[in-house]
Amino acid sequence: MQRVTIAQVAERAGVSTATVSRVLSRRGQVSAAVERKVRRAADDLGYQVNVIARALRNSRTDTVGMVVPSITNPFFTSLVESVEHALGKEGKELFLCDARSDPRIEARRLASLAARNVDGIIVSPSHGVDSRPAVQQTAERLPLVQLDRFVDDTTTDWVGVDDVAAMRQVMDHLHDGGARSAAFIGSLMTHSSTEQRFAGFRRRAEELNIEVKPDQVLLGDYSVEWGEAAVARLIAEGGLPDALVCADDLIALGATRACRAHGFAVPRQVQVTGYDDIEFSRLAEPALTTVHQPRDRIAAEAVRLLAAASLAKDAERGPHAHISLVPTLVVRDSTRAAQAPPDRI
Amino acid sequence: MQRVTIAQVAERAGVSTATVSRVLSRRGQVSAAVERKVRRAADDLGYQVNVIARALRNSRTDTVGMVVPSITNPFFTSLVESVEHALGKEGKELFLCDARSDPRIEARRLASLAARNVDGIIVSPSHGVDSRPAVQQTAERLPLVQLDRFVDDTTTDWVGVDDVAAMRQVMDHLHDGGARSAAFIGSLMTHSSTEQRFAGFRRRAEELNIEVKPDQVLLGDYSVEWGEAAVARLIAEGGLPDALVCADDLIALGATRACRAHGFAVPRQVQVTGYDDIEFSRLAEPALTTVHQPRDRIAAEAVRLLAAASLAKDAERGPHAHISLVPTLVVRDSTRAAQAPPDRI
DNA sequence: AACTCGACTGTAATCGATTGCATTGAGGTG
DNA sequence: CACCTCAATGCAATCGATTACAGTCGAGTT
Repeated sequence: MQRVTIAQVAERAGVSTATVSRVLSRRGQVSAAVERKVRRAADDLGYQVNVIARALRNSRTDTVGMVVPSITNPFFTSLVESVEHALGKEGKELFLCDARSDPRIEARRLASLAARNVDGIIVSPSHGVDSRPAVQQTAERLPLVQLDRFVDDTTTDWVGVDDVAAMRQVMDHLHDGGARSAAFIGSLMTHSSTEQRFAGFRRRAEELNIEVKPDQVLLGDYSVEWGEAAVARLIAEGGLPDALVCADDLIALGATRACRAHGFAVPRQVQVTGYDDIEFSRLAEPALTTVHQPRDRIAAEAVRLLAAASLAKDAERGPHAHISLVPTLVVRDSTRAAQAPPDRI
Repeated sequence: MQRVTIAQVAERAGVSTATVSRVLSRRGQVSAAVERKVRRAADDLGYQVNVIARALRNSRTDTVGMVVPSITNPFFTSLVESVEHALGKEGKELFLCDARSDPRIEARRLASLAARNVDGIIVSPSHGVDSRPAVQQTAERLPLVQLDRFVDDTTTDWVGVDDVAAMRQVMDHLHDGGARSAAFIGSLMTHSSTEQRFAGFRRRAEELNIEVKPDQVLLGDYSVEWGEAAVARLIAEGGLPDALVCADDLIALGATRACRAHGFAVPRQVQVTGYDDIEFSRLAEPALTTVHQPRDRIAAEAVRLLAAASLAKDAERGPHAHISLVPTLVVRDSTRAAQAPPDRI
């Protein structure tokens, strides 16, 4: 495998390896005649650089590593896709790892990426606390950007959305639809996303005077199954509130399904909202009202930050950027259209 | 970045780099005392092997490359997950690439993986014909296994399911539910999956005397949108048959949705089947009857073949294996339960 | 006592591409 | 004509880990 080396090209072209390298990486001066000879030889032999050797010499791999909690979560999948496209434009490639929501596996992946000399790492940490040591340590060695989720007390770059602003929109919309009580179904508070979204939820609920019973804040994980289980529990323990605010679409999909299974009409009797706007939220019955994250924008910012950090080198790592983009509410059929608005003079 | 090298560990431990290497890679004999010193020094310094350097020397990277047509297709996502787990057991990592269903991008990815000295490649080709040159060429350089889809006239290993057997089950089930006519909605015939599934569909339809109008075989792509569009076209051009057999779940999800949108009850008026058993097929309304692919098994076989091929080296590449596993029909609510069976003496 | 054997350890070559430095030679200048 | 400049090119070191080969040393043999 990988038989043709620069030395063989050099021999065939009758020049030194240095010259071949100069031609192929367009660095340094080479006469037109020699350049033609070299290119010809390279083509004839089907030469291809050995990225490994180049990486060893340059300590640059033109590869970025990405670690996500779960590759089967459609939100992360499409985020990955966006990142890949953004990187493609810079001629970089993506090395993708799945942490299976386990901080230990995550730590191993991060170490492995670092050992592979990736130029930078994009990570959405699995856990707000337990992921911290590995993330912090990795960030000390190479450029690192956190995406969507982040670890506590972090000092790295971060790109995501303004969850609080998003929840404000969600709550206002539910309120317009007549909701006067609501439950929150999320994953654990150790996920920054759930934590932030819950904070936004709680604050706006208070402002709008929407009732939130303490035992109607249910925390599990980001999965359809948990959405179903949470609703079953709510029903068993005293019934559903006017609205179910879910921390992501998977949960909301499960919740909606469970509501219907138990004979509650959505959105007539219970309104349900999700978060992320994954493709299937559109297909559910009823189609899910949710928060759309500007994935391409998020990805582009992350790639930009990474590039900037690579240039700055270890030298003067400037202050770290926290970029939060404003997401938009996508109203579909799992919530009610605005009621006749209250009198306004 | 990556500051600590084996030389520094050697110096600190007062031995040669060779000894350090021997300790750390557990090869060769080293006295217990020296081993302890070396490990201590390595720990103190936080040494981590430079995988790049090792790869250059060994021309082994313990990394496998995988190329899929689309990372946002849930079927491929879960296949990727299965492959990752299977590789993890062998201490190998996965380098994932998205070909965006474009054979040219696919070719570039394959070349890039080869240049990175991956130990092997798992690919699900985007196109039955156009993907062929790149796949073939790559297979000549290193171990390669095709998964699920394959290119024409291929001489590489392949692992997938027996589409014909699966379609037989599907058609029998639809027939039991009373279907006497059916349409087929797939992607292009240049995708081996659609081609095989269609072949199985057509053969069993004939045997069961299920009518298939020539203009009711619709080919587009693997997407929800295409499923919706195809049904719209069927309705516009003369109405729906008794059953819609879709080449994958995304299409089936779209088809179901379109049926309902146009006022056709599923499964009462039209039965719909999918293929792949992605997670959301369970959540659709009605839950989708589909074909479950044994993903873990497929992944495990692929990894096994790759390992075997690596051992055989270029020497005597034995004959290539085509492993087809038998999938199982998952009956849910988008098809009808069996009618009273016809008299059987 | 001389020799063999094997366990340990070190020296240096190697993987393939890149690049600082040296060299060559053509063209220009006084 | 001696001397200088600069583009073009080659030589050889380098990135970091691995490993063939060789050397050392103590124990066991004869």
